Formats: sequence, structure tokens, C-alpha cells
Amino acid sequence: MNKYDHKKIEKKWQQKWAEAGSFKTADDSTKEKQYILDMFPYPSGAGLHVGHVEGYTATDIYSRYKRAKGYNVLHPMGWDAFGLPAENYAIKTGTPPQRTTDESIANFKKQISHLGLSYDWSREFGTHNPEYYKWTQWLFAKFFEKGLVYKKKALVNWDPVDQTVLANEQVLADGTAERSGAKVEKKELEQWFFKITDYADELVDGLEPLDWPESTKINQRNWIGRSEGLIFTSPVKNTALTIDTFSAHFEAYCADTFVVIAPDHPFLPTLLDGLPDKEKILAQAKNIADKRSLTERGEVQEVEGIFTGRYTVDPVGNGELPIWIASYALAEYGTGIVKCSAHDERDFAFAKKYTIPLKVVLVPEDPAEQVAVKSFERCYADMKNGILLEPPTFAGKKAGDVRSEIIAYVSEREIAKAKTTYRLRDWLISRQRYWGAPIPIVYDPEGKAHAVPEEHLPWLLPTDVEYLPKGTSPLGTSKELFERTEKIFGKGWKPEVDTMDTFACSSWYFLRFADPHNTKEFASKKAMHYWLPVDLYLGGAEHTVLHLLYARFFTKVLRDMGYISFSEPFLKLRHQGIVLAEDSRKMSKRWGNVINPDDMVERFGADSVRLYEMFMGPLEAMKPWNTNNIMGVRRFLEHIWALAQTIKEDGGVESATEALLYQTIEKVTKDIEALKLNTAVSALMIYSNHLRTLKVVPTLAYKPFLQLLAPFAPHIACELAEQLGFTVDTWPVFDPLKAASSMVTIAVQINGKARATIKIPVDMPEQEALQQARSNPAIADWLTKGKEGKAVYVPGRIINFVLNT
RNA sequence: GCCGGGAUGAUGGAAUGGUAGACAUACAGGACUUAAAAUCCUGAGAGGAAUUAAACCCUCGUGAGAGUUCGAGUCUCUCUCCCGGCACCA
Repeated sequence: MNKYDHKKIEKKWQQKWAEAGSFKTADDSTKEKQYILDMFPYPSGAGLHVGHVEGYTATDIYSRYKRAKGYNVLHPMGWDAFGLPAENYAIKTGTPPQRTTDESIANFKKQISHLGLSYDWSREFGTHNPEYYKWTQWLFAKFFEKGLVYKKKALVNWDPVDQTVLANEQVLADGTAERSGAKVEKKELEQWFFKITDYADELVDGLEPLDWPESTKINQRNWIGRSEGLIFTSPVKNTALTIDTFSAHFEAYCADTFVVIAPDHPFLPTLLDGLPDKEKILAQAKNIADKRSLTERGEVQEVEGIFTGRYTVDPVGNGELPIWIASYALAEYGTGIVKCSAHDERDFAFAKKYTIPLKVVLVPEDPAEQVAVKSFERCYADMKNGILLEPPTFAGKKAGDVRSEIIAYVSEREIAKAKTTYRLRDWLISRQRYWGAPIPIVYDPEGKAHAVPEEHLPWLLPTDVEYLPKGTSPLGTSKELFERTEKIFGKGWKPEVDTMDTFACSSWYFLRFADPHNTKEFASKKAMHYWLPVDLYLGGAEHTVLHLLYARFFTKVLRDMGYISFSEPFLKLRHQGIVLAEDSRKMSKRWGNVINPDDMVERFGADSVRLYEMFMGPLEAMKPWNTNNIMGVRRFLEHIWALAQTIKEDGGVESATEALLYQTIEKVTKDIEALKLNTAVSALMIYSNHLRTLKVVPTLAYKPFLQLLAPFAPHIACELAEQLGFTVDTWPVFDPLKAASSMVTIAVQINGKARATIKIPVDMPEQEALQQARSNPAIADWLTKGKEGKAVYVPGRIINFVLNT
């Protein structure tokens, strides 16, 4: 009897798969396809993390399962290779990022190959390959032609550590940079933007039908922050000016008694024109704005303000309203100017502080509670349940019930216009860094921007640069780049020296996998039509906004340009949870608690590591690593190995085994479809435990089991199948007739408490079943303790007698 | 503050409104062994009563409290705590 030697058989099968090209995908459009994709990794120097292994194993199981079911499966892998760690390493050591990146990729690939993952490596690429970023640049140029890329001077997020600007999406809630952890500063710079706001509505509406985690959809909706409200336009007294104010909670508009404007509002100087105190007020406004930008984003700030000296004439008939500068008004949201009232917490606090008069037009339903509101003791801002007092048309009605009627009412009377605003800003993509795709723009001697024409793409990243960041792009130090530009375009032409945000590169890679070697197009329409959209997309939840939003934006733009015919790139999305260390903390070099997948594969084998990571718990849950527990799945595999050595030639399969086998087929199939892989492994264990109790294990009971096991532990399954003379590349067919056993054990309850079990035929008629239950000694005993009332019989499940006492 | 998600043995976790704790780990006892490891078998939510002992038996038990139901870990309401996201967004 031979022993289970994971090293030998895993090496053997990995070689076999590689040599046979077993997972190479054919564009066989006669077959139904499945496109199963992992979020491609950044190839960091630290190598593969057990968290990567979890996600990759899950999609691998899904892919192998779909192949066994007869689908044509596309399951590729590539590298999100541009990015700061390689560049920072270059600054420290002088090693070119190109070299570091390629070394890391080789290491990742080696680690992945040891796990027996069924990727089609013939489609591999990295976003740093010129053959790839040529098309990233080509797409940029197309966007530029369509006016979807533009350059503007803007107040942007500046990371003082990484010395580059960042997108809003890359700044955390506490005002620190997502990557470097540095406190982000505001700087006014001229930068390139993608016009993602053009698609704001569709990015919200398109979420609805997607099979995505609800929390991810909500995060995206919140980020886009669509809100419907009213714009009120009103003249400024003693001037020729008018101001627009935006209000999303306008139901109590009759209560407005003042107006606030953001301290950094560009309109402010104009508004103050002609006032004697203009300069003094502007200086104070600047003071307020500066103080605000210094405050931590997380901390609550004391409101501050100053009266401008101006009044608006309220279009609604609230008279003349004083205009104040207030620290809590944001220039970049809505119109940056707000009509204020007693029915907003911030307005209320502000008015109290500066003793601005207030007016109440909204009260709680409960008269007892109205007193405090009417006497301005507390702010009442419930725009849903509050009762309106004004205007007369809506007096006495619940504000929430008449919201749309108010919109109609004020629109008809031309008091205000309905308007939708968004929190989403355009996507800032310029980076003053080296290791990214160069922005394919050149400037003529007049300074006008032109896209680099297609024949000069890829617009290569120069190598003669100083990596050290000094607040301007390292590309500015490249002699080659400037010479190249003048040589091609003429004297006086200058290159753009910023590179693109790496998120631009990862916003379309899933399209490239459909046709990765195409030199004429970013991917052929035919290949994209067959393979896309992605059927299953798996990756970490940290990308709920950034990557997933950008990829959706690219997809919609390319659809509008006619390259693709679908609107959403990822039909089904799942997140894998974070794998914590054994001490339930995050894995970190600092804590010395990092689990290296290589060590685990070496000790226990790839099949055990794969099974264990699936068995840990639900895919999406955050869960701690426990090396002890791998022994459990390792033992399971050894049992399977031992069983195979004792298989006897086919006799029949007795009915209990057959029923359990078919129940297992059903359970494992459904669980894989739902990605409930922890319970699928458990079902396999239950079946294997059963086989171990048998004196004789017939091939008929063992072969389908190996087929079920194969996606999870492919090496051992292939090896045993080969030894026994069959293959595991098909999926067993579920037969409900064979899964059903004729007898069933059901619980008998008295008043909902289980008191006994009885074994009866599944289809036993109610009266007979009840009779049999009553004759059970324990139940009979209980039934003497009270008068039997109602009896509930759920066939195959339960009997419940209710006693009347 | 707002929006999500969660709380089940010593641990990871399982459970279409129907016998809570599947499966696994750790633990304890036993077998094998000179011994240990490995392996195999058995036990086990907490408590109680009873017994030579075990089983059977009884009470309680899924963060806390109420409710709906013949029956609630699961549904509804209130609360506590934990995790994630957003946060002067008018």
C-alpha cells in the first residue's frame, strides 16, 4: 500500500497540466461560456498572502466545476503592475521599477503555480507592458477626443509623503492618504480629469439589477451621493446680482430667515463689491477657510461665521434675508450658497450663536412636543414626519407626504427649479510620479494640448530619469522624452510629464483578457462579444468604490463609443473576507504573525491548504488563521487516500450509501453555485466519514465522490482517479429519486419541545403518522399530562401536539 | 451623527420558521507502543435528579428585553456591544 505523498503527486500533476496546456481557453463560440475573474493583484515584493490564496482558490473551484459541467471557461490572471511601492524602492536603492516588478511577478507566479490554480497563462499580461499600456493611452486619447478628459486648475489633494496628487477616492475619511497614510494637503494645480460625473446618473441606476453585495451597491450610491432638490434664485439687494441656492431638504422653505455662503466661494468677492468693509470681510473669510482646511476631517468643528452686509430678497416671500459667511458651507457642493432656517441642526446652531432671528413652520405631531420647538428651545428637522404650518396650501400635512407636490407647486409659480446634484467629483488622474503609464499628451509651442497620435503609441515611459520626487514628475528630468517630442512634433513642442493614476490601467483589463495579444485593437469586438461581461468577479471589499466605480465608468464610455454592447462589466460580484493572523490581529511584519502560503503548501500540500482556506468559514467573512485546523483537512485527505487503497470491485451500492451520495452531489453542487464552499467541504467530509464505516467501498460509490472533490483538491483527485482507472473531468448528475430515502426520522414535540423521535415512511398519511407518534411510550406518557388539543404534522419534518392544560 | 453587517460551546463555524451546536480544531479517557509522536476508538453545551456505571429522564440555553407563532438562532419592535463605510453634502 502506497502512502499519500503530497509533494510527489502535486509536482506530477502541476507539470502534467502545464505540459498539456489543460486550462488554455479556446474561442469556441459554439459552447456556452463562463468568464471567471479574480481582481488581478499588485505584485508586491512581499509575495502572495494567504488572503490572495483564499480568493484564488474559490474562483479556481468555481472554474473547475464549470469546466466539468461542460462550459467554455475563461479564467485568466495578470498583474496590476504600475504603482508606488516599486518606485519608492527605486528611490531607496536605485533599482529600476521595471526590474523589481518583473522579479515580483516571477515570484507571484511561482507561488501561484504551487497551488494548482487553473489559470490560462497564455493570456497573461502586466499593465506595465508597453503592449498593454499602448491601449491604455489609446483609450485616453479617445476619451480626450470625446471631451471626456480635460485639464483644469483645481484645488486638489496633495500627498506630501508620496509627493503626488490623489483622487478624492484615495483620501480616507480621516483626511489621510489611503496609500501612504500621510495627512493630505490642499493645493491648487493644473491637472487632468476624467469626466466621470457625466455618467453619475447611470452609475447609480445601473447598480439596481446587478448581483452584487448590497453593501457594495450602497457604498457606491453614497459615494455618488445623488440628491434631488430645488434651486432658488434671488436678487441681492442694492446690486444687480442674483444668487442661486440649493436645497435638498426644502419642505420647510417658508422658515428660511437667512442665507450662508462658503468662505472660499469664488463668487464672494463679487458679492462684496461696493461694500466699504469688503477687504476686511474677505480677509476674515479667508481666515475661516484656512482654519477649516487645517482641521482634521474627522473632528467636529465649532461653527464660525461673519455677516457680509448683503441681503437677498427672498423669492418665496420671507422678506429680506441677511447673507452670512459660514464655516460649515461647502463651496464645492450644490451651489455653495444655502438658504437657512430653524429646521436644520447646523443652521439652528449657527443662528443661536449669532442671534439671527428664526421662524418655525414645521412641528412634531405630538402637541406636547411642539412647545419646545415653537419656543426655539430645540431644533426640529424631521422632514418626513413633521407637520407643516406653511404655506397655507400644505398646512397641516406631513412634510414627507407632500414633498413632490411642493416641487410642483414652487416650479409652477417659478419660485424655484428642481435640480439634482451629486457628491461625485470628476476623477483626477494626473500623478507626479514615475512608475505609471505616461499621459499621451504633447503641447504645441502655444501650450495647447494634443493627444499623441496612434502611430506613436505606445508613448514609452523613458528610462533616463531621476526617481527622487520633488513635487514635479520625474519624467521632467528625462532628456530622451523631450528630444523625442521635438523630433516627432517639431521645435518648441513639449511632452506632458505626469503619469496616469494606476486605476486607469485597471479600469479596462478585464476587456483585454478576451483578446490579450491583439496588436490592432484593444480587443476585438468579436472576442469581447463572446466573453463579456464577466460572469463572476471576486476580490477584496476594499475596492467597493474606487476600482469598481472606475471600471463601470470605462465600460459605459466604451459602450457609447460603440466598441461594446453591454453596460455593466461585472454581473456577479463577491468579496472575500480578510484572513487574520492566529492571534486575530491583522497579519503584519511588525507583529511577526504573517503566515506564508509557501510554508503551508510545503508542510501540508496545496490540496490541504486549498481545502483549509475554504473550510475556515464563509468566503466573505473576516476570520483568523489556525494552523492546527489544517490538520483536520489533511486527515480528511489521508482517509480518502486510504479508502482508495481498499476499494473492492463493484458490488451494488446499498441504499443508505446511495441516498447519501446523491444528497452530497446535490449539496456540493448547490454550494459551489452559491460559493458556500465551507459547507461544501463539510458535506464531502460527511460522505467520506460514511464510506469509512463500510466494510466494502464499491467503485460506484467512490468515483462520483472523487469528481465532487476534484475542484477542491485537484491533485489528489486526479492521482487517485488515475490509479483506479477513470477520470474526474465530468460532473456527477444529481438524481432526486436516488437521493430520497424511504424512511425518515422526525421529531415529535409536545408544545413545541422535542420529546421523542419516530422513524416512519416519508409519505405516511397524517392520521397514521399521528397515531404512531401517540403510541410512542414517551409521547403517550406526556399526553396523559393534559388534554390533547391541536396536532401539527409537517411531513418529513415534525409532529407537534399541543396540550390544553 | 448617518448607512451597512454582525453577536451561537474552549475555538473556527453549521442550521428552507421545524430535534440548536452539523463538520472540524483543541481537550479528556481508552487502544496500539519499551516510550513518545502518529494513527484508531470513545466522550463532551450548562445544570439537576437517579444509578455500581452508562443510557433513558428533567430544567435552562443562540448578546439583553418584549412580541408574532402550534413551534423563533431564524420574523417584528426596543436596547447593549463589536466590525466596516461615509461624515459639516444643506
